[in-house]
Amino acid sequence: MTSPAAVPRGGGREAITRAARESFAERGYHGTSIRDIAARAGLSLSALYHWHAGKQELLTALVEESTEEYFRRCDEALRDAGDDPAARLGALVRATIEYRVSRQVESTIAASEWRNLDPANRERLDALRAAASKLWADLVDEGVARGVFHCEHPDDARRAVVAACNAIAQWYEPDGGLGVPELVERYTAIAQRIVDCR
Amino acid sequence: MTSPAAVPRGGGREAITRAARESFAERGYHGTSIRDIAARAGLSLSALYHWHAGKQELLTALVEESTEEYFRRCDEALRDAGDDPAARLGALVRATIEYRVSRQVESTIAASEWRNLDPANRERLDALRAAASKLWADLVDEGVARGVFHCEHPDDARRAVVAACNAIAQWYEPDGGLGVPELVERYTAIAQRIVDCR
DNA sequence: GCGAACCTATCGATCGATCGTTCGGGGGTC
DNA sequence: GACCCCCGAACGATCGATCGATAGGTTCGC
Repeated sequence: MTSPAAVPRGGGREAITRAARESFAERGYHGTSIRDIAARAGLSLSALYHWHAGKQELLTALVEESTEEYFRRCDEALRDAGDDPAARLGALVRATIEYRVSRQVESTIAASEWRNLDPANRERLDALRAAASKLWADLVDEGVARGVFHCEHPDDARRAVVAACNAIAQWYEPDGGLGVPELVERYTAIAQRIVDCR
Repeated sequence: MTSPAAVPRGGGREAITRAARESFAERGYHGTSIRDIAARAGLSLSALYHWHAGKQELLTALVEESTEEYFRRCDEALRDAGDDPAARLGALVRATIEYRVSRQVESTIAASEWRNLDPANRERLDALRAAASKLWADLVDEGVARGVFHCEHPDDARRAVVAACNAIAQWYEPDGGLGVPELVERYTAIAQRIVDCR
């Protein structure tokens, strides 16, 4: 049997981060042992603790980085989108899908392993989550207020749009022939119908 | 301190099943120990093993029962729905929402702990899952074929509708003043807009 | 009617394995 | 020799699972 990984000297930190990401994605936080992670990285347990504070920190770093990127993408997309509610809705749909696809693994971990964060970490990141949720809510509310969206229940429309976009990460295959721009176009159309944009 | 649970003699099986459901929901499969479950049920570890084969069986029974109920609900709803695609769509939305709300905890476990089923169990239940998914797909496809639905991408529309309905379990509060019939009405309208039913 | 035998539902104690984490050391490079 | 990167060995705790024992109930022979 050939040696499994052959980590280049000094590349330990990134190898462990990647191994943690893959392991958490496959078996979940509690289903993954740090020995799984170290073995997958081709390193020893001690190397893991040389680069990281422990298992919880590995998860927190993953989720934090991913969550911050999502909020940043949303923020930028809205800043460039101008004033039209339909355009702003499309921008948020695009930001969400691009995030969910380009960070397919991390975003899924962030969603499903949220409850396994230490309370302190979770609380801090909850603020970011709430802020991102508010971007959606304000957007839909304003579209309704300005008579562009005609849905009767903005909260439910918002939740439906977000759920539809988020679910993409569960089935999308990057090499499956369906490109991201096409995906964004389809889901923008769906989102516009959900909020009843006419 | 008063004794915690006082399980009536003979009520051990149900007490353990309920405790397992609550524990799995709160901390996930791997995050829950059988000692957690037994303690919550107010019984000993031995009592748990008297009534159940083990931890995996507790999860499997939970997921299996819940998945079968979902498929049964969908099947019945479609059987009573007649021929009109819009009515059939509403029936499936109603069945999904009623299932997701009445079995809020179990259905969430079934969705999130799926990967922790033994391969044999998962494979068997996958057939049921695929069958339920096919009910949705056939329904949307037929609506499009008959010119009732006008969405350009039936698969994406189907996934959006299902995702929106399923997400309800993540935020719905049974005592929150929003009744299930009203919920069904709102999401039927959303679903009809998603498939572009005119 | 009354023990003996048996069944049911539970218990405490314990098994080997694995968990997350820590520690002391050692090879490599400057 | 100082520093960086990594290792094997070991810690106590907890894991899922199994064991033999026992208190109460039912059945049965006589």
